[in-house]
Amino acid sequence: MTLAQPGKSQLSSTNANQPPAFTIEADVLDVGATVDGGQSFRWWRVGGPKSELASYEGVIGKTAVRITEVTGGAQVEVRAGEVPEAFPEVVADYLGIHADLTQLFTAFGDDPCIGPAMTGYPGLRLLRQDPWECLVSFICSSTSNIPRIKLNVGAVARELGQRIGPGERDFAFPAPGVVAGAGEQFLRDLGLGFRAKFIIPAAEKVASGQLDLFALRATPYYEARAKLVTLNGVGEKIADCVLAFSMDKPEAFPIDRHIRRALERWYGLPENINNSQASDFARERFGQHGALAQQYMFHRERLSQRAKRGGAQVESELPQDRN
DNA sequence: GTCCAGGGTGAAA
DNA sequence: TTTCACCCTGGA
Repeated sequence: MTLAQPGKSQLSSTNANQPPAFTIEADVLDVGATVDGGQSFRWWRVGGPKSELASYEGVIGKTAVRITEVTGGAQVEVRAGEVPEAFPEVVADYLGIHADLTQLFTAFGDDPCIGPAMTGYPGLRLLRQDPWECLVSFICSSTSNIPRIKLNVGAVARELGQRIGPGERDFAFPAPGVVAGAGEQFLRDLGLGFRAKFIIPAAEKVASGQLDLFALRATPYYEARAKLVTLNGVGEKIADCVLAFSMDKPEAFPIDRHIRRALERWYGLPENINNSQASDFARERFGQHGALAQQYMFHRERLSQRAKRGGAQVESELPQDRN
């Protein structure tokens, strides 16, 4: 499998009155699994029936976009908002196009769980999101589910973020200072529940500069994780998600109940060890590919659960058990 | 209508 | 190391 050169994309519209559209080249890119598979929570599938190639609408920074999977990559249309310099590169960066999936494919093609997953739905990538939005999103994920997380994060953006387009979800994510100023009760009234009491102090720490999230991109994994878990409401699981999906830490391996089940089922992870040890176990096995491997594992578990409820058929084509 | 699970965390036991 | 409260939404 070959992949496109990083960042090879170009603007295809030059009319200043037309919203720009451009293509991002990537030999494998599964837009839906990447943007709407549990890494981020402000993307929505739009348009036709399931058989058609899907489009997803969402916001990157202060730009409202629609991303459509096309052969050889993705077509990106700007729907509204600011269009920063070198925006195609910004989108490519966000979508994790620069990562070389072939390394994972080569190293784990024979893996009992990851191997079939990579063959079955290649092109699932690691997003490189804004760390602040990512942090709030995963604080919201605590004892929640994806529909509700989307509801909560969407409400925060809608009520506190800057409107950037005509759509009901076209809002930039509010800056830490704005969230801090809104207060806990405001977030509770939005339906965030007990998570509100974690988000406000986190917002204050980030707004005041006491915690520099962007600096953590250049901080080694363990040190960065240690900084994140000092926040109330952020344990190792949430820290690993933020590190993996926004802070350039490919070795992060978030352990949740689905991943635990997968590790026990496919790799013989002992049931009696704790999640911290399970995470170490996985890092030992997957190393620098941990975060991506975890995403393929998570995606497979989701499809598997969906198939059990009578939904997708993709999983039924993959082996159901070890050996 | 009820019941239950849902990409956890922190404090108390 | 284990148990429990924390909030509340969507699906069965």
